Amino acid sequence: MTRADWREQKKAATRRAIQEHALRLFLAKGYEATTVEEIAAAAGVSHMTFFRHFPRKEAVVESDDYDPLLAELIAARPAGEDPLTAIHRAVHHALAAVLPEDRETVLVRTRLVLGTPALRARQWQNQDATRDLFATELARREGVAETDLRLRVLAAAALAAVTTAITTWADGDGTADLVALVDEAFAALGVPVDHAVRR
Amino acid sequence: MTRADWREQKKAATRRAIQEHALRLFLAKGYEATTVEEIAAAAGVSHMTFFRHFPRKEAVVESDDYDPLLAELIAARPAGEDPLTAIHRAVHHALAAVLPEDRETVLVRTRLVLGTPALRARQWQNQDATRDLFATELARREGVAETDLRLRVLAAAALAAVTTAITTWADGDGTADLVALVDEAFAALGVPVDHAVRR
DNA sequence: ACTAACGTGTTAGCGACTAACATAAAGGAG
DNA sequence: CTCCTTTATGTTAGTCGCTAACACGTTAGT
Repeated sequence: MTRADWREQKKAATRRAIQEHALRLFLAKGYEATTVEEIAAAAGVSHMTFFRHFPRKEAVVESDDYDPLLAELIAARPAGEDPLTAIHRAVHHALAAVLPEDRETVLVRTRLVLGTPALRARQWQNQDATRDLFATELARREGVAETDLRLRVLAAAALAAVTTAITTWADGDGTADLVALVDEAFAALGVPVDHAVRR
Repeated sequence: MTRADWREQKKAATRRAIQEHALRLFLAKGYEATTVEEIAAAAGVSHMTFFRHFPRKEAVVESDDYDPLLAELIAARPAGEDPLTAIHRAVHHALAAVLPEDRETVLVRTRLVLGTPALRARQWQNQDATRDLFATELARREGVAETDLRLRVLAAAALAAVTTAITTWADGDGTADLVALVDEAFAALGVPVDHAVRR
């Protein structure tokens, strides 16, 4: 077996080309007004190649999955910590790891998603997975079944807080501090802000 | 002007026929496997007539909008009441008004929606509207702007509680008490259960 | 009775997506 | 080096949701 496969590079290059042309066209003329055929043509491939790399048109916009990172961070929280606080701190750390690098990218893509019904529908589906992940991690921490209603509600509420903060951030002019908005959102759920959390 | 318009009756009959045949077919062979053309044929109309009555295929399943009722009920809550408590009580009353009549219908349709990605996507969109309605009503009660982050988070959390309760209910064998599940869900958010609420 | 309004049908077309089959080029086995 | 398999891509044709344009007939008010 060869691991230096140059085919992988070519395939990855095609994928990147499709994605870049797609995002460029979406921002230029809108998501709905941009045809898969147009994207494929711009990237110099056929529409079948598009669908081999991205199973649906929306997939080309879906962001990288931060769920594994979040799962780790929640699992790393101290055992006795309140569920909402645990998720709050985990999100805190995740944002600290992601934002400095990807802030602008995340902002642009979030705005595109929020402004496009078809993309929002997909995002809700992804959030469902994140909510289940929150619930699963919380249940493991407390050693109860993952069907526990209390923890499922807290997981959903925590995600609602994060989502509300991000939406507020993306709806604004972009100068707001997302981390501060997340703190404020969790504070609304009764989670005290920890000013010593930055390290 | 005639108000006994018999055309309205005929139109309503066609609409009802389409809806009934659609739900029957969806339950029999699944939503995706049922074609609009099939539904139209079963109802004895053309596919265009289907789309004149229901703008999208999913619309045939979307439940009646309970938002106006909820808006009223929230507005009727006493001014000093905690936001989550206000929504909790409003939902309580709404369920008391709806469940005795439509319990079975709601259960069947909820299960269909939960098991069909395309329908879930639509439902999320409707929930977005409900969440905004919660936030707007809460903001009016407290006399603040409806962009207030704290109230938007609480509205989203409250809706998450309701949704989690309904999902748990529909996932079970149907013998569970939805009202009790809603109470439990709000209790997880720190809202005390009021045993004197039934009147 | 004439005419405007309205519910419906017909036809044609677009765009997302899939399946079947073809092709060309790279990698490995002998 | 040659044969054969693998793999990324192309071609073509089709399904399905959905829309637009236009025609037709029945009903409702003048």
